[in-house]
Formats: sequence, C-alpha cells, structure tokens
Amino acid sequence: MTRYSGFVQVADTAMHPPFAVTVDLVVLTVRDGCLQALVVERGAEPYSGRLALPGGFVRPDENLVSAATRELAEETGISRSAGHLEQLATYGEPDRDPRMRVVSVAYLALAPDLPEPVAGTDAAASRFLPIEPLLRRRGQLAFDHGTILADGIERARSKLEYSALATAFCPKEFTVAELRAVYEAVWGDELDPRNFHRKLTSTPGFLTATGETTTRGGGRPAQLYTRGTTTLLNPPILRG
Amino acid sequence: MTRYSGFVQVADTAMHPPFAVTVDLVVLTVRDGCLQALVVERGAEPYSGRLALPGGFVRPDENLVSAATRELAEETGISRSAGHLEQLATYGEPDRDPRMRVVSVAYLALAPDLPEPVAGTDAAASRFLPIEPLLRRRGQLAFDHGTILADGIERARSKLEYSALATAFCPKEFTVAELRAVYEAVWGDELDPRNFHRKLTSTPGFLTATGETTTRGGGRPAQLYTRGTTTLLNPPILRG
DNA sequence: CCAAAAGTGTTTGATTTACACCCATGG
DNA sequence: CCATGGGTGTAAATCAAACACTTTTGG
Repeated sequence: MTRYSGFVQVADTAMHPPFAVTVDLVVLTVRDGCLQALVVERGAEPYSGRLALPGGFVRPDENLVSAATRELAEETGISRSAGHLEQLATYGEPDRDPRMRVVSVAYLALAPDLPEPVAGTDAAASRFLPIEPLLRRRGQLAFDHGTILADGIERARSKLEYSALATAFCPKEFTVAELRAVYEAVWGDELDPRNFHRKLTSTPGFLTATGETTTRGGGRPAQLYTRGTTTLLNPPILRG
Repeated sequence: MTRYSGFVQVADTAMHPPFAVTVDLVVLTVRDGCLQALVVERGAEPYSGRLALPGGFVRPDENLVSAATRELAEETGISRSAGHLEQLATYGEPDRDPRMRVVSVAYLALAPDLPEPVAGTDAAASRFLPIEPLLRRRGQLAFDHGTILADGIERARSKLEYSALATAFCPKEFTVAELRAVYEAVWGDELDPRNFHRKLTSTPGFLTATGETTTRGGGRPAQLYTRGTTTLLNPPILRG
C-alpha cells in the first residue's frame, strides 16, 4: 500500500516529506453528576464502527484554532464563546493512521451541559458518554484516541484544581452549589459546602455576583454569579 | 511564488492538503545566575542573519519526540538522559513560514549548565543567551520564534513552582543551595535558605541523599543529593 | 411548622514565616 | 579564631478543616 505518493515541492527546491494535519477534540461536559466526553461512531474504514473523537483535516488556509473551532461547531453546535477551548498536545507516531502519515493536533474543550447535539447536522452521530467506561475500554477507540482522551481528562482534572476553569462547565449564571457540583463530579470527592462557599467567595475577582438569586436548587435562594476576572486559584481547591 | 505544488495522494483516493512538519526547541539552562535560552543564527533565507530557535524537519518515519531528541543532540550535544524534555505546543498559522505551509511542534528542554556547545558540529552556531534581552526583542526573532520562546519560558516558570523540575537544571549530584540558586535565578526572588532547606528535605521522596558532602560552595560541607522519585511539590515553593 | 439548602461564626490544629542560634569547614 | 555558608529550633502569625448555628425559601 502506498502511504503517500510524493514529496512536497517548494520554491527553494528543497524537498520535504508531506504530512496530513488534523485536529481532534476532547470535548468534556458534566451531565447527570458525572464527567462525560463527546464521541462519534466512525462510518468508514479504518476503524469503521468504532468510537472516535470528533475531528478532521486542517484546511490549507486555516489556522489550528480555527480548524478546532469549526469542527466543534460542525459536530456539536457549540460556539466558541460558550465554554473553553485550549490546545492539548500533538500526536505524531508514524503508524498512528494506517493510511498515511498524519499528525494530529488535539484540543481540549469544556462545555456546559447542552440540551442535545443538534440533529440534522454532523452532530447527529455524536453523543456524550461517561468517561469511566470509555477510559476502561480505551483500547477500543479508533487510532490513538484512547490515549488522547486520557490525556485530555488528566489535563482537565489538573487545571481545575488551581484555576477557574470549572466555571466553563457552568451556564453563564450559576450558583456556588452548582459550581461545587462540578468539582464533585470531576473527582468523585465530596466537598464541605460551607468551606467551599467561603473559599470561592472570599477570593477577590474570582466570582462576580449578579445581584439576582434563584431557588432552582430548593431551599433558601442562592446568589447567582458569573465568571470573574481572576483565573488563578491559590491555594487550590484540593490539596494533595 | 508557488507555496506548494500539489496535494498528497493517498491510497483511498481522498486528497489532503500537504503540510511540512517541523520541531522547534526551547532549550533553557541556568548560567551565571540567570535563565538563558539556546538560539542559533540563521544562515539562509528567509530571516537570514536573524536569531532563531534550533529545530528542523520531522523525517518520514520518525515520531515527534525522536525528532526533538535528534535535533537537540545535533545542535547542542545534549543527550536525552540529562535534563528534561516535554512537548510545549504546536504552531500552525498559515503564514508563519513564507515558503510553504509549515506546522511546528515545539518542545521544551531544560538542561544543566554545560561546558559549551560542542564545536565541530551544528552546535557551533548555537549559543545560550540571557532570556531578558531576548524577550524584550522577541519581535526580532525569525518566524514566530519569539512567541514560542515566551510560551516556553512561561511554561518552565509555572511548572517549576509545583514540581521537581528545577532539578533538571542541576548536575546529577547537587546541594540544596544549588537547587535554591535555580529557583532564585528563574524568578529573581530571594528565598530564605533555612526554610527552603527544611521544606525540600522534609518532603519525602523528593531528594535522595547520596551520603557524600561537598565544600564547593565554601563554608560548612553540604550534603549532596540526587533527584528523588516524587515529582510533585504540594504546596508549591512560591505562593501567589 | 418542617424540610431543605444557603450562608456565617468560631474553634482547633496544621502550616508558614521570621529569625535566633549552633555546626563544620577553609584560610 | 574568624568568616562563610550549612543546618536546626522555636515562637508568632496565618490558614484550613470541622462543625454548630442562623437565614430564607417551598410545601
């Protein structure tokens, strides 16, 4: 099988081996009290029928973030403005795709719980699944996507500890208890509601009170907040 | 100017735009009490005569770490075993190289202070320069290497805070004072020698005493240590 | 009024900081 | 014996965990 047919010819006459470049996405959300990841079922060879991460080829005149943003919108309907998007890592083992030499730039996206992937688009084939079974069977995922998924989850967990990233899983306005539920879902640990509340509200610039309250959790009305300007949390929520 | 002459033809008949893939290296060391970065002077267009980061094309059957390791050895004589090497980020703006579409995977390397780059090799053209002037004139660097360098330094600083990475700047055996000098060089801050000593020696598994002592710092002989097995430091050296 | 969740105050123990002090060497 | 840096002890200040207690809603 011909892996690729030639070399890229550039103007200075040097010859460089050609690569295809893709972006792959680890999209995480918190749903039903647990951390879930977005997967698609592959419809074509190789790995037809297997679960894979959403992603696709980078276009000739598109930068990497744009490609990731575009794929995210195409496959989930999530716009860049909600949630959070950051580069994760790049994967380039020569045999990671049996067809040809593909280097994949992986992105990590954190999104609030959405109604459902938008039907009638590519997103129809995509769905959120709890990460525990996915990680246990990571070898079943297409390509090296099991590794990419594990790396993305590890990154998300470690960044949540000492940054305001958890708010990316919440809707625009949220209560302290909703934010706490995110932390508890990500680690499985229980946190003391009272100390958690004090810690976050006493960090200046971390949360911005809207002045509105809600009773959607039951009980006494809770203050609604939006993300503040401070992104770093020092010391972190969980201590090792 | 022809940016590239064609498309990569793969066996399944799909056509994908061809990219060249390179690795670029941010190599840091502590020398003369300050953080320094390895740069080379470019000998060819584009950016001839400008300072650039060491790096080069990824070969057809080579993975990304191997390419980074190879370039590091070729340009500095540093072997993988000394120091530390990790992936930093990937840069893929369509116009970052005027010749063609190049995606560059950047690696961050931390190395102990070496005698000198090995002469008679590619390394002859490379040298360590203090990071302050380089960062001030980051716009002068070839391609987007100013951005890559800044990202690498930021990553190194933030990882040093809460991990054992600082030992990568030290020779195999080192004293607590030598390790403290690394932290002081990286941030410019002064740290209390006594509390610093207590903190590191009381973290189990962080440092391994060799039993040997040295008087190379003057004064009372200091215990020599090697890196321990524990990589994480919690809480970190510097508090925000 | 009761249950449920939000939010505050206070106690206790751990951690950090600052700095006094002793130790072991070279000159 | 003195200067130099290595290393230990300790008290005061700060911070975090645990939990009793008050507040404000819905039913």
